[in-house]
Amino acid sequence: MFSKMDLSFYQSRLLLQLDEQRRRDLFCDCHILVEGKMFMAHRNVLFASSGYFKMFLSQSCRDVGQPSTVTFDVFSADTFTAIIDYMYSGRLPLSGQNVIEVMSAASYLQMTDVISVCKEFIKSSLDINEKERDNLFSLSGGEPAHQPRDYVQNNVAWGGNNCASIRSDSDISGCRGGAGAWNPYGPYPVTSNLSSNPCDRPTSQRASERHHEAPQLPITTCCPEERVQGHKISETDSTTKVNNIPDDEYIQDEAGMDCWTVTRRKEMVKSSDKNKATKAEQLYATMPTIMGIAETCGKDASSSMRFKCPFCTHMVKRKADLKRHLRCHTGERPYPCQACGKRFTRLEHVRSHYRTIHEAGKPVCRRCKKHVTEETGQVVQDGTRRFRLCTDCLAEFGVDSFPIEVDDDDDDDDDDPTIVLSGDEDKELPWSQHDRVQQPKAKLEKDTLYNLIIHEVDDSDEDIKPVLY
DNA sequence: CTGGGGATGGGGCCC
DNA sequence: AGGGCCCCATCCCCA
Repeated sequence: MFSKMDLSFYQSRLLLQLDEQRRRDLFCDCHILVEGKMFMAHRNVLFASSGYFKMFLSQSCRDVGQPSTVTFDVFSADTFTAIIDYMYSGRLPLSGQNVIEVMSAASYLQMTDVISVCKEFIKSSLDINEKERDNLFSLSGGEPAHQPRDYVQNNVAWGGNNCASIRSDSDISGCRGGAGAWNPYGPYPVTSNLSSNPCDRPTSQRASERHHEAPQLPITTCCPEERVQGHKISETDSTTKVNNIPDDEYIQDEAGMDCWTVTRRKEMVKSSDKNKATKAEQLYATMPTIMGIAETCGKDASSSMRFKCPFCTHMVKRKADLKRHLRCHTGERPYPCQACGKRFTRLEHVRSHYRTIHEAGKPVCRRCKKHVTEETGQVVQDGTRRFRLCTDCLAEFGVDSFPIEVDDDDDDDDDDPTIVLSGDEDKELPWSQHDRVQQPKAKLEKDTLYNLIIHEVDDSDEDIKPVLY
C-alpha cells in the first residue's frame, strides 16, 4: 500500500531516471532534429507529454523496432531544449526572451500545460490581471477544488530565468485537459478540447473573445496549432503589473523545487505598478518569427501568412499586425479616452469613440434621426456625452431660447454652441437614456440632472495621446 | 420576441 | 513599423 508521498517520490525518481537515460542516450527510440541539432528521447515520454507526439507516434511510427525521427523547423533548438527539459523534469525554464517562442512551440506540440505556464508568465509580466490574481491569492487559504496549492506556488515563473514547475500528478493531468482542470487564467476549467468555453461566460466577456473561439476539435483530428485556445484577459482586469522578483527573494521549497510563496507574491503585486509598457515592449521585441507553420500543418492558409499568434490559430502577414492582434489576448489597452477614461486597444478606436460619444460628430438629431446642420440643430452636452438635436426637438422641450455661454478656456476654433445638461434630475431627455448605460454609476447620477444651458464648448479634435500604464 | 441602430472590436491593407 | 482607413462581426439596448 502506497501513501501519496511514496508515490510522488517514486514518480520523481522515475522521471529522474528517464532523464538520465535520455542524457546518456540509453534506450532512446525517437530522434528529434531541430535546426540541425539532434535530440534523443523516449517515445513513451514524448507520447505522454505532447499531443503532437501522441498523434505522430500512434499514427506514423507503429514499428517499435525502428527509431523514429522527427524534424522540426518551426522553432529553435534552444526552444526545444526547454521543451524537452520540461518533459523530463516538469520544470520549464522561462524568460522574457524565450516565453513567446516556447509557447509557440508548445502550441505546435500540443502541450497545453506548458502553454498555460507561458500564459501565466506573460500575464504576470504584464500584470494585466490583478483581479483574477487577487482572487487566486485569496483562494490560497481555501484553494479551489481543481487548483492544487503547489501549482499556485510553483507553476508561475516570474521575471528572469526562473523555472516554472508543474509538479504534482494532479497538475499535469489537469493541464492535459482533464475535466475540471484548473485554468490559470481564471475560474473556467480547461476542458478536454482545451476550450474555456466563452459561452459559459457573461456576454460582455464573450464580446471581446469572439475572434478567438478556437474550433473545438477532437484531439485526434485537429492540426497542432488548432489546439491552442486563446484566452482573453478581461478589460476590467487590465489594471496593474508585477515587476520581476529579485533573485534574493527566490526560494526553494522542501522538495527542492523553485517556488515563490503566495505571501511574497501578494507583496510583489501590491508594491509594483509600473513598467507595464516596458514589459509589453520587451515581449513584443522578443517575439519570434514563426514561419511555415501553415504549410507544415497542411492547412490551406496562404504561404504569405508568416506570423502566427501564440495564443490562437490566427496568422498575419506582418509583425505589427501580430503585435496589434496580441492586445486582444493580453488585454493591453494603452489608449484611454481623455474624456471618460474608457480604454481602447487602438488609437483609432479612441478617436472614433471620442467623435461619436464626446464630440457629437454625427450631423444627425439624436431624437428624430434627421440630418441637422449648424443652422437646423445644436450640440447638446450630457455629462461627457455630446450629441446633436434639431431645432424642432429642442423646441419641443422648450430649450430653443436659452442663452449661449462661451467657455473661457475655449482655445480652439470650434464655434458650435452647445447645450449643457445639468440641474433638475426629475427631467431627463428620453433619447439620451441609452447612452448613459455605459457610464459609471456615479457619473450617471450626476448626468441625469436636467437643466439645459447653451454655451460654447470645445468641439475640436483633442490631442489624444496614448498613455501606457 | 424580434428587428434596427449605435457602439465597439478586430482584420486587412494602404500610406 | 506605425498610423490610419475601411470593412465587417458582434453585442447591447430599445422600440
